This record gives sequence, structure tokens and C-alpha cells, in this order.
Amino acid sequence: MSKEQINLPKTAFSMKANLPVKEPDLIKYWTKINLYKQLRKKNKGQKKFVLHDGPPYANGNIHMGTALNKILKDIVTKFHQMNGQDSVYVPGWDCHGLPIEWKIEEQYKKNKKNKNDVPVVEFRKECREFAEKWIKIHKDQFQRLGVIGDWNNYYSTMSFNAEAQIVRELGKFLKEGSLYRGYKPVLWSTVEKTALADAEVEYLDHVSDTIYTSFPIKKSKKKELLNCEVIIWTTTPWTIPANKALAYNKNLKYLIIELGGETDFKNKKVIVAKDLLKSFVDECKIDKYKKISEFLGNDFKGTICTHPFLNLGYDYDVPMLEARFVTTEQGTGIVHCAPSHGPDDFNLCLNNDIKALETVDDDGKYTSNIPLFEGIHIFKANAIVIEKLKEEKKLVLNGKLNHSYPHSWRSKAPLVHRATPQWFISMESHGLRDKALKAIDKTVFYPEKGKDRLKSMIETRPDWCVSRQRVWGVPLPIFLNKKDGKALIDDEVFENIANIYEKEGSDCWFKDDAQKFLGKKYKAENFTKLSDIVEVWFDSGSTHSFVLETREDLKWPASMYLEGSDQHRGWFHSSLLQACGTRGEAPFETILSHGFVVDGKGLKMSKSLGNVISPDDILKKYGADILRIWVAASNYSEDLRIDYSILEQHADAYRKIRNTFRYILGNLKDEFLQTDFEQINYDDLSELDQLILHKVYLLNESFHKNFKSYNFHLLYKDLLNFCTVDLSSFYFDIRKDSLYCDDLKSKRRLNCLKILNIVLECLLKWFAPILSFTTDEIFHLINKEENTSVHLEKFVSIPKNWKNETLAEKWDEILKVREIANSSIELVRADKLIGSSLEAQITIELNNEKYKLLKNYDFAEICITSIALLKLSPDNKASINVITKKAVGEKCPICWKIFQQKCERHNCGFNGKKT
RNA sequence: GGGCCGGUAGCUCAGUUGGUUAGAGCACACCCUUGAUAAGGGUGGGGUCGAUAGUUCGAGUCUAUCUCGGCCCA
Repeated sequence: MSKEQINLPKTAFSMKANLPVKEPDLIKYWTKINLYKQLRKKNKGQKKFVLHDGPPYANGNIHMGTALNKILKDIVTKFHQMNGQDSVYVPGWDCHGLPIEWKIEEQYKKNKKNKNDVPVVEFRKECREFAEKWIKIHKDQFQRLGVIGDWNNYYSTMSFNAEAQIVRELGKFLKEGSLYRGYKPVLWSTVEKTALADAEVEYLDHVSDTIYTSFPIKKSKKKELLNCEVIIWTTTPWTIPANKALAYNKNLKYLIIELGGETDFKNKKVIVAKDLLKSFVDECKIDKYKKISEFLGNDFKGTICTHPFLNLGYDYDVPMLEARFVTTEQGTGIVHCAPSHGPDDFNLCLNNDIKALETVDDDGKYTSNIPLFEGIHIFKANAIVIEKLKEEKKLVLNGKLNHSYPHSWRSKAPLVHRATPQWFISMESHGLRDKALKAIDKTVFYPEKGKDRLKSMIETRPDWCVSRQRVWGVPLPIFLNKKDGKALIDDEVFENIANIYEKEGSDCWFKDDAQKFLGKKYKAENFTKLSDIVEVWFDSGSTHSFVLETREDLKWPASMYLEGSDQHRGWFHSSLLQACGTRGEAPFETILSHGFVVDGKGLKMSKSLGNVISPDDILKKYGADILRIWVAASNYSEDLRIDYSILEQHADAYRKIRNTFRYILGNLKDEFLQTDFEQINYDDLSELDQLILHKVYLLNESFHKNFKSYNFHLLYKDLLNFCTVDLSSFYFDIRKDSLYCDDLKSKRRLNCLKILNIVLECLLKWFAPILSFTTDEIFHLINKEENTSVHLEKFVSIPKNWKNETLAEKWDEILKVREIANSSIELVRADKLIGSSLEAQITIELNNEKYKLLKNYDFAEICITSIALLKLSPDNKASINVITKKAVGEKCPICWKIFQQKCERHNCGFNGKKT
């Protein structure tokens, strides 16, 4: 039988991948052989590449964004490792903070327990256990993605050494003097009784009470203004009792108008911005009014008003201040300022020597600084304020407005700006902003636009508020002197606290006597121990100090920080400020930021849209390698789309790649022969073989170029195209005849096997960082050694002499002929005259020039036909023309080619018998 | 509401300093093969480059406005 006379591919490498089943076994294997340790040993002493892990929050199952991030990190790490660097990856977790506190409190509520009845230390213990639980879960989930790292020695922000180091880092700021106690309005939740970090704020629709109210002018250089009242508009009537000033824009035009109608304002003269007159009179339904005069905002200079509650004890001056933030978008062009309840207000008043007072307490009730309202909750005060304004005949109109308003992301309660004592790191006092901006300039960003993004944030950000009135975190190591209220600054004390934390963690701050921390030098009775904790961004912003600096296997600064683009405001940002403040430099050399995972239409994933895909769904249905292909194939500098049709497409590509490997393995009979590329007898190879080596050379070049610029999607596309275009449909298709039908000793066949060995090795290594599972599966098939892995290999280096542009140019011409031949064959095939191209005989007509160039090539081999004749084009006009006819003769039972004589290669007659 | 980024075939992506008829792979359709076989090969269709207006001899590329989406901020 002819099948026995030919060499068909045979391999143990299955066509079906069955990744969801096979991958977990490989993970077990990697753990068993301690791959991470082996990797370290392998490249010990080489230049380090340290990708410092941005710690995910130890709470909740991972989502697509986390999976993307971890896979990208793993791909980057593996590339550098295979490129010969000691590429270390230590995963970490962010553990302190409000979300975990909330989870524990939720559990309390379920069990009808009151948080205030539980000792702080007990509560913190539960938080710690909660974080530990999620770290375990995350560890498994991340490893399932194929991520290789130091899973046994991960870092966490709640480890004792981390807590200790965070104290030391804060001590540095305190000692320097850039950490100061301020009194500023911060976004405050009266429900959680805490200030909220920016990241904890969510903007939701909210219906606010609105009022137009008037402030009578008491003094002014512009006489005309004296009998007028200034109209302001606000969505927070409850801040009126805290009003200290009014703001105007000096460049705006304002009008004095006299109102008619039967209202409290009959015959009164009021002032609004010219551009807002229409909206004012329309909204307030003022149909009768008279314009008195127009003037520029600048004329307000020096004007002083009285408070609308003048007769109720609010007998202080309300000065009018010039401010740029006043616009004509809404309101009246004059803005009411309560320095305790708005950052703009605060700054403007500060610059004009008006102090912010404590106007509202932790619970949201007015303090004694607010006459008449003391003890009333601010959220119940609007109605009262409106009522009083009416009584005082100062209310033009009250109404409702539905607008976007800050809420607590957790409790969904509306937030307020409230002046509280907080601890801040100054951006200016010690040049932190400048240091950070300079550090950004030295950092390389992938993609480049990240640089401007981070820069513009640093340029405009206010001082960094690092205190929180919570319990699950590192306590601020601050003692205030009871005499002068100043913070105690003493390295010995900081170091003492740090040492204690190193041994027993920071819980003791809440339960032990203050004297323990102060040591012998100071007396506890003279100091107040602060109970604030450090905001979590300072924790994670300090990871470089307790991870990079303290571990021998790492280095400072990190080679790379790699996170989602939201971290320009988050971890990139806080790490930069922390390190610049304490070390004057950024803790990273490069930053790689990636976009967000969105659905197939580009919309964000949400439960309500029902477009959420979890990593687990994909792992179960496709396997991690498909997910890894999706990561590699997507352009991470923008948002990354995913849905099942996109995944299906990548799964198809995976099958193509898998089959490319399978075909090579089959022809090698799973016997891989490692080749010394330098020792290849290049001149002994056919041009076709040489052409493949040339393509390998070029691909290797673009591979390294794209890897170094972290353009994985281009790199992957090149690899995939090489498999489909250069190998499967070209080289494999042509060489199939030789592989199957040539004598085992034929040089052509042996050379082809050489090429297959080379290509197998290259592909295996090129793909390894992406297809971490599949490439290792193949590696084990062809490598009988134990305890090894493809990930321990280095990338191939390609001999320079494989590059052959002259050859490639010539073959471009040959490929043109092949294309035209294919078209020609297709016509005959459509007429049902032939089926397989081996049934065809082609005649290629070439003009002089091309004929000279190509006359010695075997186009039957190249075009996979039985016969190919080459001749000069009759008129020498058409450069290439191909005529296809049905080949005449009999089919060789071995090579299936059709000849009129016997097939010489197989020395056979036409009855399937060898003669 | 403001800032930044983005919108090129069904999908993933290329498109140099503005310059012929906008490319690739996949998917799709049709055909071939049955010796890579839940594979392999061939041929082919498919895009008013988010929209509109402008600058220019010429715009996917530059400008403006709008629109949709994402991130960040308020």
C-alpha cells in the first residue's frame, strides 16, 4: 500500500488542546519543580529586571482588569527572563483600608453586633483575617492564569515589617517638616463619620435644595451700590450660616436692576451678572424689573455686605472677594463662600485672612460656632435656613435641582465638605512638586502619553491629606505636646515605634500605654496620642521602601511599574510622591499603563448591562492560554474589548498555531534535534530553505524590536502571520511532497527537517511568554529531561548570514508568479476540469527580463503542480502570464503527480509497483 | 460640567513628514483536497477611515465643531 511507502506525520501532540483540563496539571508541575527558584538560579548574577507589583486590594474575586494586569506583568517578566535578565517578580497585596472595614461592619450588622462594643484590636484582627483569606484566594486565581512569581514570599502592606517601615517613612516627612497639621475642608461622610479619599467618592444624581438669596451691601467705594442687595445662588442652603464672604469675577459685567411685582423684593435694587440676568428672572418668574445700570466686577473691590441673618445674631462683615473660579455657567455670577465647606471657598478666604472654623461636628451637627443652629443636623437644616431667610425677607426663590453630586462609594450617602484637623504632606514646602515633576521627566512611559497625564496631575494636585479617622490601617505615629500642641519629632521615638511594630504589629498602638512608644525620654502624661490612621495610598505608595529596598532579590528603583491607566491618579502617583519626598527620586525607571477592559461594543462592563465576563468563565471554557492570547493580541494602550466572539476568534488563531506546531512535530516524529544555528551549512540549503531562514531572521528582528517597545500586539501578529502565511500555506505546503515522498536520505528532505527543527525551536521560545502552557506542553514532549521547562530557556540568537535580501527580492518575483499561477489554476478548477493542483500542467510565459531571472526554478515544485513549463512570452509584453491545462498522463501512486513517463523519483510503473 | 485619550472592513490590528486604486491576518462565501483530516490549500466579496465644515492642487493623516465611548477630576 502506498501509505506505507510514504512518511506521514506522526505525533503524540494532540490536535485538541483541552486546556481547561491540562493547564492545572502544568501549574502543579511548575510548583513541584519549583520553577520560580530555578529561574532565579538560572539567571543569577545577570542584570536584574524588577517589575514591582502594584498590590491589588485583598478583597473580592478577580475580574478581567486584574487578569489583564497580571497576565501583562507575567508576559513582560517572562520576556526579560528569556532575554537573559534576572527578571524577578514578587506579588503583593494592599490590605488596609475602608472597604475591608466595611465588610466586617456589614457582618456585624448581620449578626446584630455593634461595632462600638467591640474592642478596636478585636475589630482589626477580623480585618486582618479577612485580608488573609482573600490573599489566599487571589494567589490561586493568579497562578491559574499562568503567572510565575515568588508566591511563597509575597509582600503585603499589613505585614509587620511593612507597618514598621510605613512609620519610618512618615517619620521622614514629619522630621523634614513637610507633614503638617492643617485645618481644611475635606469630603466628609456624616454616615461613616470619616473623611473620604478621592477614590472613595462616587458621583451620583442627587436632588438638592436651591435658593436665590440676597446679601445687602453695607459699604462700597461705588456709591451706586450702597442701597443694593447682592443675589447669590446655592445648592447647599445649610452652608449659609457658615458664610464668611462673597466671591465675584472682576472681568464679568454686572447689572443693577430694580424689581417690581408684589414680593418681598418690591422696589428693591439687586445685583446679578449681566449674562445670567435672563436665567435669573426666568427662574424666579420676575416679570417686572428695570435695568438701572451696568458695571464691571472690578468695581466690587472693597465692598462689604451684611449676612442675611444679620438680625439673628450674624452681625459680622461679609466682604466681597475677587475670584477666578466665578463663572457665568450657573447662578448669578456672585458666589457665596463658606471657608469650612468648600476648597475654593477655603483657599479664597485663607488668602484674605478669613479663618475656617469648626462649624460642623463629626456627626454632621452644627457646633456652637453657629448661632441658632447648634446641634441641628446639616441635612435637616435646609428647611430651617429657607424658613429663616423668608422671615428675614432675603429669599428670592427656593427650588430643587437634580445634579451630579459626590456620594460615599460605600454607603451611597451624600458627602459634604467639612473643615477638620487633618495631616497633610505639603507639595511646596520642601519642593515635593518640583522633585516629582523632574522625576517624571526621567521616567520612560509606555505608551508615551502617560507622561503628560501624570505630569498634569502632579502640577495641579493640592497637598496630600494622609490622615483618616478610621481604625484598619497603620496609626499615624504622632504625639501632640499638650502644652503647645506641636507634634513630637524625635527619630528615637519613630524608630522605637517601628521596632515595636516589627515585632508585634501596629495593633498595640490602640491598646497599649503611650509610654511604651515614647520610651524613657518623654512622659506620656505630657502628650496626646493621635488616633488617626494613615490613608492607604500612603501604604501602597511606600511599597518601594519595604519591598524593593529591603529584599536582597530586588533593586531600587524598580525597572517597571505596570498598572491600569487609572493608577496615574493612584499608585503611580502616590509612589512617586512618597519616593520623591523621602528619596528625591522616582521608585521606577519605566511606567507601563494599560487601558480598561470593555465589552465588544466598547462599553464598560456592568451587571445592569449584563455584559460582564469573568476570567473564570474564560478559563473554564477556553483556558488560560486563550486569555493570554487575548492580552497579547490587544493594543493595551487603549481600552481592550472582549466578548465571546472576540475570544472565539483568538481561539481560532490558537488552533492555527497549535496545528503549526503539530505539523512540525509530526514530521519530526516528535524527535527534536537541537541545532547549532551557527553550524548550519547555509550554502548546502535550497533557496526555499534559505528563504525561510531569511524570514526567521527578519521575524527575530521585529520580535525584539516590538518586545523592547512592549508592542506585544504587533509581535503576536507577526508570529501568527509567520505561522499562517510563511509556514502553513507556503513552506509546509510546498515541502509536503518532499517530506512525504522523498527518500528518507534525500538531501532535500533532510534539509527540510533541519529547517523544521530550527523553526520549532524559534517558535517555541518566541511564543513561550504568551502561550506559557502550550509551549511547555510541547517542550516536555520533545525534551525527556526532568524538572525542566521552556521558561528556563533563552531566546534564540539568529546568525547574521541568514539575512539575504537579494534572495528575498528574487523570491518576491517567484511569489508573484505563484500567485498568478494560483489564479489561473482556480479558473480551470472552476470549470471542473481539475481538482487538486497536482492535476494541473502550467505554462508560465515571462518577458525577457523575468525569464532570465527565473528560468532555472522548478515551478512545478513551487506551485505544487505536476508539470510546469517556462517560456518566453510570445510578444514579450505581459511580464507574467500563466496558462493551465489538465496534466496528461498517469498518477504516480506514491507522489500523486501525473506523468506521461514513469515517476523517476519513485522508480515506479503506473500500477503502484516499484520496478 | 471640566481635562485627557480614542473611534480605519464582522473581529484583532497596520497605515511613515498630508501624495496613486486605504493594507494584513482571522471570520465569511464559493471551490479543491481527504497523505496535517473536528485539519490543509485556492479564489473571492467586503471599508463615504465616527459625522459635518474648513485649510490644501491633494486629507484616514492638519484645523474647528459635533457625536459616541473610556479614564480621571469636579
